[in-house]
Amino acid sequence: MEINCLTLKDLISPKQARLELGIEDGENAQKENIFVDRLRMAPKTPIKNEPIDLSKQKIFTPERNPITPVKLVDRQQTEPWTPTANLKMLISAASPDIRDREKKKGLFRPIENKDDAFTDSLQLDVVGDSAVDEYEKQRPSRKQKSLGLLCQKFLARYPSYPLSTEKTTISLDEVAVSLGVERRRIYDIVNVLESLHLVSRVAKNQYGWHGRHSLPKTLRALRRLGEEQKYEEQMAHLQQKELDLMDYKFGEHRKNGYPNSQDHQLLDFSEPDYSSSSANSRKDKSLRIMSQKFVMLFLVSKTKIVTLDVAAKILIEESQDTPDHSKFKTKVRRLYDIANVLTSLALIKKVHVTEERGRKPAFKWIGPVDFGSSDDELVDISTSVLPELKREAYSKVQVCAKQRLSRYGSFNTVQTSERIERKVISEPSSPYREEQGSGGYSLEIGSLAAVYRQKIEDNLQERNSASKRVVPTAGSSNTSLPFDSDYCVNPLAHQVLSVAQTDLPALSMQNSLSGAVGVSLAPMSSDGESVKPAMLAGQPLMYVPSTSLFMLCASLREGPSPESGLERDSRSSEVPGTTELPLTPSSQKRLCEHRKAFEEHEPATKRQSQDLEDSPLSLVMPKKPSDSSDLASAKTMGSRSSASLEDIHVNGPYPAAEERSRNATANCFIPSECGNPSRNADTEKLSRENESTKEPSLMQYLYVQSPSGLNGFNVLFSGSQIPHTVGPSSGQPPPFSVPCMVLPSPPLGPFPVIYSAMPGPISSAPGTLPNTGPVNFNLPGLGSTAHLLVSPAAMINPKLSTLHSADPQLQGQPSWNLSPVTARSHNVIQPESPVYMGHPVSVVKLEQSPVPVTPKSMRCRHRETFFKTPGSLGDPVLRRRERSQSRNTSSAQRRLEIPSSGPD
DNA sequence: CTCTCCCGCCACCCG
DNA sequence: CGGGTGGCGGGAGAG
Repeated sequence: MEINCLTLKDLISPKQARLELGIEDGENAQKENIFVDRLRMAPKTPIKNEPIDLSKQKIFTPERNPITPVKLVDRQQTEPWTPTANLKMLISAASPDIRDREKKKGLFRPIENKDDAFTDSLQLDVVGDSAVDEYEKQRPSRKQKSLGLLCQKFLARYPSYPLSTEKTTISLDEVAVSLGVERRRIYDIVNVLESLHLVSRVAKNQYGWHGRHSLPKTLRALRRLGEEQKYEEQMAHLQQKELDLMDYKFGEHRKNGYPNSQDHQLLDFSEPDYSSSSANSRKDKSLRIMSQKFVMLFLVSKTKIVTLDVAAKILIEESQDTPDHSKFKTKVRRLYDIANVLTSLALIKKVHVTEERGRKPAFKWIGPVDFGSSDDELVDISTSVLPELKREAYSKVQVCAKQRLSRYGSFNTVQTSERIERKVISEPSSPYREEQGSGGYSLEIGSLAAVYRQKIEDNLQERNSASKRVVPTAGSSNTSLPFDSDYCVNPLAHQVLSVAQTDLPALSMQNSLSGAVGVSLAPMSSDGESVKPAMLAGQPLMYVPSTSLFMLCASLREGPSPESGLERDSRSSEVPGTTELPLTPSSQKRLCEHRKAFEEHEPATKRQSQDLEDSPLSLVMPKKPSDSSDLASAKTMGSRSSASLEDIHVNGPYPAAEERSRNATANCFIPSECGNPSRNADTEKLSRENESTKEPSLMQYLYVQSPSGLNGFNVLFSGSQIPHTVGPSSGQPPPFSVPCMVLPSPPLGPFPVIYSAMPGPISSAPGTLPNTGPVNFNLPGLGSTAHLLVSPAAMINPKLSTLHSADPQLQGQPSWNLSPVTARSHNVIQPESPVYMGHPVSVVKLEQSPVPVTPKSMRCRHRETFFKTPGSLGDPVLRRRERSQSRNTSSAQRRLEIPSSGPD
């Protein structure tokens, strides 16, 4: 009926039309960035007097008020396309002028001075055409219209790590309107995202948002493909040739034996996930393929730097196009498009490779690199159940764990990249540069690595932290890749965090952990380019498990997890290995079936579940240092750890029924989403069984290294304590208490222990604790690498443990109860977007005992070393509260409101 | 000048 | 056959 209001006059007069639109559907107008003219509103349409909140409209911009995906979904589902929106489209179609203005306003208003927005509009209406000139003057720069910026806005709309239960649908139309661009641009973005499996096409005009869960897996697969394609060789070859674009002649770069006929294989890589839309022609996927190949180049490159011309040449050669200059130009254009999106994803960044002939545009990979190598040690650890692999991996991690433990005061990761690297690249004396002119990147790797290493060492030296990160990552076991192993070992401290934990399932752990862990996060400026949250000494907060931990749980429970598309089948056939798992055949079968069903019918969901399974993490469960090489013990540990984790998971503080209901809404930590109630029974039973077989003397640690999950937070869990928490397995699962220590991030200097201790539940009868709610851990925004050591207080520091247990305050509040809903409701900031300097952090305040829970000396010292927080030396409780308070007022961080009183 | 890459035409493809 | 997709390259802003 509103359509009837549309008259020819309206079509002629853009402003009028806009007015009508805005008034008719203020909310929609807001959503779609339609600006409403206040002046004209009243007389024109008395129909609806609802005041239009202009401020609301202004904050539409994702930078300031990201749309919550949930609402988005709801909206889309309930009212996919409002009449008003239709009307708008109609008008736009009728009048290009209108469309133009609408578009420009919609897209650029947020960028422009927001205070001027309204004024501008008024001027536009009042002054008329002159306003158009005005607009022309203020026309946004090219940069403001860039695909990268658009992509950021796009990404800001969706959570980086959506819950598995949350299926976000992307309507291209809506997004295009919302972002004020034509759909064509959205295609560009979506295609690249799709190539990385961040989205997938579900229907016409509809995409499903998956988030970054599967990114590690995708990258792993791409790297493998890239290796198969011998991209590294190709790059090296090309780089040895004349690189000057002007002199470039295609024929001379042709090489024999290049597997340039493998394009279809690349497609196959995506095939499993594109089952619903894989009927596209090769051509259709060109941009996707280009994107994947482009990423591959980075992944196989030791320098992680790819110049555009090299990439373009390789792509042209592979595509077997008629090589000519225009093709080259076109390829480069497309590469820029892709690069823009990848940059928005914080996977790459622009750099320049300086050559004798000048600078050469290039991009450097800043995304995760230790998601697993092709030989996949990490993957095997987390996803395979082969005892041998486990044993091997465990042994390695044990070593590093021991090393860490022996000097946890100076735990460190290799100083991460950005600063050092940029220096190197820009330095005239950089080997990179020197070698560049004389023969190709491959030649300088050794020296470059040496430089990096040296710089790293220097840096570490300066910080009194001499130890390198010894966690076995994918590269670290590969001695032939010193660069990777030594330098890229820690991909976590990107200048723009690529692994912000929007949704780091706060919920994940809530069923699992209820403990008081002293970890707090504070934004810490770093490099001037981003704010990296860092740990604050002496800030008693809670940590935090991440998806990774649950991935671990999932992996262990599920047994062989599907690998990336190509090898999923073979992997999942490794059933024999699963005998180590405390899984009943039935539950296992269910899991498999469920997964299968998902893969067949719910590609989107499937992907998420796979993400969980494939997330990189390493695991260490040393029974005893001396037993590290014992296969049998390793097996036992593996089994037991699985059991423990299972216990954690299943026997959360919730009654089974409640847990199930929770699972229904937020079971992100159950990869296969087996909501089957009997599953709980099974696993519970298993837990009990395992519990009975546990040897109390065993000391276990779970070392969880999780780039994507914890963003550098490395967790060392004590496994031995877990069984004890499993009380008299009644219907009331006891709370899981996790004392832990947080180990410092290297850039921050030696940081001993941010302590945490969960006193009561461990020793006392869990069931007796009143209201032992779950703790909603969320550690989304830990930008800087840090290590979280979760271990039985008694083992790590018996003294402390005792202290804590004796602390009535602490004892009084072992846990907090945070509902997933709460977590979600706070999850409105999209940390992925570089726009947000802060990263969502869920901070759980812990009533701090006046008695220091960590060794005073250490705490004080490191507090100084770290942050020099003025108040850090004052009253711990007050200070902490204040700090927490101030953090809470910061819009940059997402946090959970937790009743400070705890369970009463 | 080169680097970037926006823009939108128009061909392809699918339902 | 109409609309969704997206390849493609002209051309202009940015540096």
